[in-house]
Amino acid sequence: MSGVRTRVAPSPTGDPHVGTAYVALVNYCFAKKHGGEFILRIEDTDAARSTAESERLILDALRWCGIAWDEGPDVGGPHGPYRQSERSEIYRRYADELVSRGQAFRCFCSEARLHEMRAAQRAAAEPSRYDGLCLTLSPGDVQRRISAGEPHVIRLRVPNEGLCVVSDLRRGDVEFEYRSVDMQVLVKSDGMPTYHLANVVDDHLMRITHVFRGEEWLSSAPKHLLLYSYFGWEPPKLLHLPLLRNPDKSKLSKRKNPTGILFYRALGYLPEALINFLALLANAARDGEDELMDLHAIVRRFEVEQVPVGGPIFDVPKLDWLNARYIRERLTPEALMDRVARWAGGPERLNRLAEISAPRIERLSDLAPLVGFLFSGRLALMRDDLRVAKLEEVEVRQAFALAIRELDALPVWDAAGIETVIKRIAEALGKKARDAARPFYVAITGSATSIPLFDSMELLGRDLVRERLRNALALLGTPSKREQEVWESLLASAQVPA
RNA sequence: GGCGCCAUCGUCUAUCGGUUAGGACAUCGCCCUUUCAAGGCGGAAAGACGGGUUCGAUUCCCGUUGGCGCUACCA
Repeated sequence: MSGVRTRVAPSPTGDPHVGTAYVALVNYCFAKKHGGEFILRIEDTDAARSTAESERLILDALRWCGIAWDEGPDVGGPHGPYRQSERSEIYRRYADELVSRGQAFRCFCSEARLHEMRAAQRAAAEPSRYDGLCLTLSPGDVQRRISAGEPHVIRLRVPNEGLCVVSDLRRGDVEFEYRSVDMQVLVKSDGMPTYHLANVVDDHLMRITHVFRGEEWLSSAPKHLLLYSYFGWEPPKLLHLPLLRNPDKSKLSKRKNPTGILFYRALGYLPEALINFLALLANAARDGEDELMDLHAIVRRFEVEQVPVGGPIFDVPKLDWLNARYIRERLTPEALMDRVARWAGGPERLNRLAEISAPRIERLSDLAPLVGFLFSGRLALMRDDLRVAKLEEVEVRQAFALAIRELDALPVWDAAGIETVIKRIAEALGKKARDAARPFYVAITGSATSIPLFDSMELLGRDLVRERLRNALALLGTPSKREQEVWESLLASAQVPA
């Protein structure tokens, strides 16, 4: 097989996810195994949620994993640009082409009408699907409304009957009735394409031959196949990978578990171990085969036919075992200390740490106890440690619960942003910032007296902070759904300081 | 609610109609050992349920149940 080209297409809307690394790894392995190319494309068509910071982190994280791409936004390539927000003109052209052929149409329906329509369909036990109202508009009507500046979207025209067969490399032929396939929006009212249009156009233009993506895309595959046929293009081979799961079998989510690649890096997992672990979830070891293997071996032994279809649980104890083996079997003492040094942070982080710590220590030996929490995993906290003056236990729980949520929404992770969040929460609780911050010191640093909180949190990193707050909260009792809702409305109604 | 995917030890999985259902992590016991790890040896641990097909089903088919995903002008 030659000319193989695969891609991973993350959306820069948050912290790099281990699932992204998993999907990237499978695509990478297949391409490399067949002497092909692996492409990285940024799917940032959601202007509201995409951030440059997130894109940077994702590239960093994948690079840290040891996965290298042949073409991408940072390295360029013959089929660029590799950032969808920079390809708007291309999508517009193809969308127009579809509209002119009647394979897509302009839709002026209001959100309210669509909502009502869906509610009615659900009540009637019918599939949720655009009813085609705007399909009945005359060309003149459409022209008039566009001229009048009415906002509208472009939707994919989907047949009302017939069967769509999606051939999946592992699942075989999966059948969908067209009447259950929605007439998806292809171009939003802001002119940006949706994933559905952009990924099809890009995969074609970028000569992608195989698409290995998460299972969440299986049900929209018919729309994509329809687009390929409207354009007269040959679709790539499809394989829908299982979604990684939490130990409770639900889709791996950061609400329940650490999902960030950066979290595992911050905790001191080696990239080789993480990748090795994910590789085992894609292609399990055969009887008698050593499960410890480097990326070369992973690529060499990779078989698409062996990729599982059931969602595997991200089993941290197994990752721990692999990581331990790398530490003791693959690293010399020198190499280990070198890793530790690099893990502890570059000069920037260390200098900042020195600056903050210097005024607070009398002897060099005071340093380790003071900043040890920055280099630790889970803190050994007791419920009583979190008892503070001026705050009832329920208030502490509220503060933690709200902080976990609000901190996740912070676009940039720095002390200033964190400070805003904590102060806003203090206000919502009707407390002084100083009092409200106290339990956070304990949860984050393990002690009520420590280096400044906001800097500590920045230095610790978002993933570790989330994990510590979650642990502290669990110690006091994870809030019920009801509590969470009430508390969140409390925050929403509070005054927001500038 | 609708549509789709999935179903072997606690977890990841092997088995491609006939096996004492194999391996790995975790767990338990023993050995080694100044402690703790590591290491060695051993144990416990699985085919969701009900129908078919077949001489024979974990394996093929159907149903039930369960889990998961999608059901957005998010990806």
